[in-house]
Amino acid sequence: MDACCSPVTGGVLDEDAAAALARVFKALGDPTRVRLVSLIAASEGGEACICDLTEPVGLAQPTVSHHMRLLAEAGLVVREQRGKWAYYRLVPEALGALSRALAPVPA
Amino acid sequence: MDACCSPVTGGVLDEDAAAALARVFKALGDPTRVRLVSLIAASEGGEACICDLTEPVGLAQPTVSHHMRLLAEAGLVVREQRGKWAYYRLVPEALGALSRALAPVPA
DNA sequence: CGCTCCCATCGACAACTGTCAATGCGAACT
DNA sequence: AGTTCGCATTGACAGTTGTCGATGGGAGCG
Repeated sequence: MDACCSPVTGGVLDEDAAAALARVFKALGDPTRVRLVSLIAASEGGEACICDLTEPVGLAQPTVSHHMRLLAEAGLVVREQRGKWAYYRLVPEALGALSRALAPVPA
Repeated sequence: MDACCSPVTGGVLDEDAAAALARVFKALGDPTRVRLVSLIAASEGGEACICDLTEPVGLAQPTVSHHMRLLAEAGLVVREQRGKWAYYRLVPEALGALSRALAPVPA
């Protein structure tokens, strides 16, 4: 289990573990970014480029690019440059680890 | 399934669902608040008053009170006034719902 | 080469956030 | 009644965030 995902209800988290978790939660703490994640998940082939995302979220291209950077820095998404396009793909392990961190402790 | 917890990877979320999810994630997007949640979870009886929390997180009392309010507004925590003290308790359903929203879609 | 397309970075600005000291307020105890 | 204790609210301030327009830099095409 990596540092980012100590279970929240499994004992007092030290500052590092709490900071690591908060970093990822913060990345998901914006409606636009939640929307972007769901858009990528629903995209053909599980990936999308900025140009595919700009119109659905209704924001300017630099803004979308900015949000994607934050998601990538949080480890929720990976970027792959392919020719002229930059493709973004979800990192299922990151989502899953977060999910487990929130799940009730088996006791 | 309440509005706050549509699965992130289960199709494109509409603005309301995304906003509801982001609201809760934002509440967990601060290291102090993540720490507070874990402190309450680890407390005797599953509840804690502000006075129990101030010292472990190393912040002033008004600051802790402020954070607890945000957690309560996000539905992650409930407040119960008992005599002189205000006891805070986790809402396991909220944590669980969030966890499910992040879990991979069975598909 | 020159043009077009996709994307990242920069600069700017308003809005929001985390923090504290000071204050207020209700409950219990003397 | 007066005092003490636990907590919320207010006011203030620095720092961060979301957004955009403008700019720059590669990649591909004619």
